Amino acid sequence: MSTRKPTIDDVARLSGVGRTTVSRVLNDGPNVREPVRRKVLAAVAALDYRVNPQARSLAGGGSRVLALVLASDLDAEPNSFYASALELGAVRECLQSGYQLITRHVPQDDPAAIRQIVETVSSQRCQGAILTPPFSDNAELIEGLRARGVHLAAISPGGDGLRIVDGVGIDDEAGGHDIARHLLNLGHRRIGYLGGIAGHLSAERRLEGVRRAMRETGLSGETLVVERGDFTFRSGGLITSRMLDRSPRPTALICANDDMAAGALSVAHARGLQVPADLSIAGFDDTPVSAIVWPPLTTVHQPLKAMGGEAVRLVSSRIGGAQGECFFRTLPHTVVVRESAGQAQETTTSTT
Amino acid sequence: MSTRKPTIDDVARLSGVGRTTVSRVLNDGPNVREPVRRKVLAAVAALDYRVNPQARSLAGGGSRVLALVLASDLDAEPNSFYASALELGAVRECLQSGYQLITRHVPQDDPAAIRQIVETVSSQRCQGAILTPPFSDNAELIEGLRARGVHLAAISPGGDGLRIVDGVGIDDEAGGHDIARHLLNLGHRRIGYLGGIAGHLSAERRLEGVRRAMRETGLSGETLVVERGDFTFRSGGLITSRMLDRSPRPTALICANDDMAAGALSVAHARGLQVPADLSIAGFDDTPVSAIVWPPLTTVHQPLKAMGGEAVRLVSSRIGGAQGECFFRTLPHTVVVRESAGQAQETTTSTT
DNA sequence: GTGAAAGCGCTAACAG
DNA sequence: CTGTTAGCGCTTTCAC
Repeated sequence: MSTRKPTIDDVARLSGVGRTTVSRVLNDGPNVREPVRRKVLAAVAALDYRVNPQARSLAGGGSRVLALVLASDLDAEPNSFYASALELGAVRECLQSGYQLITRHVPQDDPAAIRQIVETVSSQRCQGAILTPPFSDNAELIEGLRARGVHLAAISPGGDGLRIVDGVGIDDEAGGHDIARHLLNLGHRRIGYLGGIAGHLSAERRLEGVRRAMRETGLSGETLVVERGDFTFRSGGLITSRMLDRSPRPTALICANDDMAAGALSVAHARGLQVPADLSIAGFDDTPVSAIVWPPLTTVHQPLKAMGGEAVRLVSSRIGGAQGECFFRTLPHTVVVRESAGQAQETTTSTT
Repeated sequence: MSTRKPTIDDVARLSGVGRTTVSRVLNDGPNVREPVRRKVLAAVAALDYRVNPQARSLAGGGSRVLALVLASDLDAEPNSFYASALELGAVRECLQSGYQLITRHVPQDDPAAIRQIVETVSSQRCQGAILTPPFSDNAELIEGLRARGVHLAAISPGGDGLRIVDGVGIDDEAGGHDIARHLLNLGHRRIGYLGGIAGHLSAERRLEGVRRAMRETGLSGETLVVERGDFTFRSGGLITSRMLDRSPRPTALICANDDMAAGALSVAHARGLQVPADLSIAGFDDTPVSAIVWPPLTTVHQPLKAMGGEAVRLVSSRIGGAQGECFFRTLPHTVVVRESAGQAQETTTSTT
């Protein structure tokens, strides 16, 4: 049934041109006259020909394989929606540009992770890799990969100044600021911040934004309580418990991602608190989690799919030979107002 | 910096044997004496040599690329945790067995989807593909792929008798039966079933199991209300609204997956119903969603990661030349009791 | 047991 | 503008 697949030589023969010309047409090369190009394309269609990616790669065209490196605690499957959205965006773009995407989930706390990533990426002959937090800021990893000739792009790298990879993401500082301002405008004055692990620079920037909003409102740092977790539902719950044990307790919680916010919500429910009447909770990311929980989360939308797609475009352009300094492409974010954050109870309504 | 990667010839030279011998060692071929094998392995280690997968594949060793075909409404990202768990399981197994996994998300309702899948899989020269519902039961797709020489495995194919692909999954009929029995034991008598799309055979089997449990309890079909959705949070909510508008309304809802159960939960909350006091809700799959919502869902656990891994093993064994009829590997499921389902209110407590 | 030779299908110089 | 000539790094016959 499945007769041998047509090769480039079959196409060449059928269209009566040389093999090289076919190759040129296939790769949008220059120096092909329109009629010839058309003839070749016709033959390609007639034979239902597809290039053999392995052969192309062997011959020097590059493997056209990209790797997406995702942090995950494997069995905990944290933040699966975040990863999925990124992956979906990346995979779609890959499809368009003819790349193959392989996804690697790596435990973020595993000390051997770095070596493991470099290992896979290079043994698969990946031409490029997309790093996600917290790997986006891992200099060792970045250099290891670079040394092996792998082109890189990072999702939400921290980067205050020194850009060591091309990156894409939102303005995290502004995102943090905006969500905090939203809460402040609702009259909240004692706010708890549920952060992520310390190495996660973009989440740190969110916190800086929150702090700025507090300052702008004339509030001292004391009214902001900060605790760090690890972005999981579980840690969101844990931290919330501690926050609620304080007195006076915060009237609003800003979480570094939606999963932690969901954890916060659960603990609130378990304690019989009404959200948002007794406690306001805000998330970050606007993953489907924020719509699935009750009440739906007020959160900051990150265009994750667009970020994944853009990351592919960035590496692809470097693979294509683009030169120049590393840069960061900022995509827009928005505060999505749902029902988990409301007017502060005991405080007089806010400034502005 | 990055000097040329060592090739098989470098290894051959260093170990003082022929290229063929090295290849034999690398592929566990026969006819290599132990001391020679050891020498070769030493050289491999010394040079930090890795086979070039593209070259191997060109030469005839097979591409060692597997595709995982996932249904998704793309922008809706339904059931992302389900897909992630499967992918994670598959990807881990691939890593062990040296396969490369590429993931394809395809809109399940797109009429062109089938062609699109066949297209990608064959143009990437995948040796095998793993199908997930509802593609697991798509005869056209299965045949199309087979015709191109692609080996297959399916996650939760429907299969009442005719097995056209190797499959792995739980006993869905029993799963449906068990969760229904749990609810019946809690005293529920009017039960609503929120099903998935009709073509999703494994979900249909769940429903059959529910029906059997009802019959065993001596209940007529009338006390079971069935409506179909599409496995999304949104459709779970929609159906729940309609179910709650009936009178008398069901006291318990069994959902075909956790996402729909989360949707049901939201509607219940929005209507001011207490769960489980006023309404019991059960999910299916035991994805992280079930722990994230409030109250956490009583659901049926499917070993999704194990299923993904097993699917890879199944295709891989077929690629390896395994013959024999298609079969289905049943993995164990369990009812996970959490807090979304409780004692029925108005009914007298049940028959054992 | 082991090695030499012949490609797999393609791209990349290099000539015309 | 187009074709010819070499390989890319590996697996496979097929001899030895």
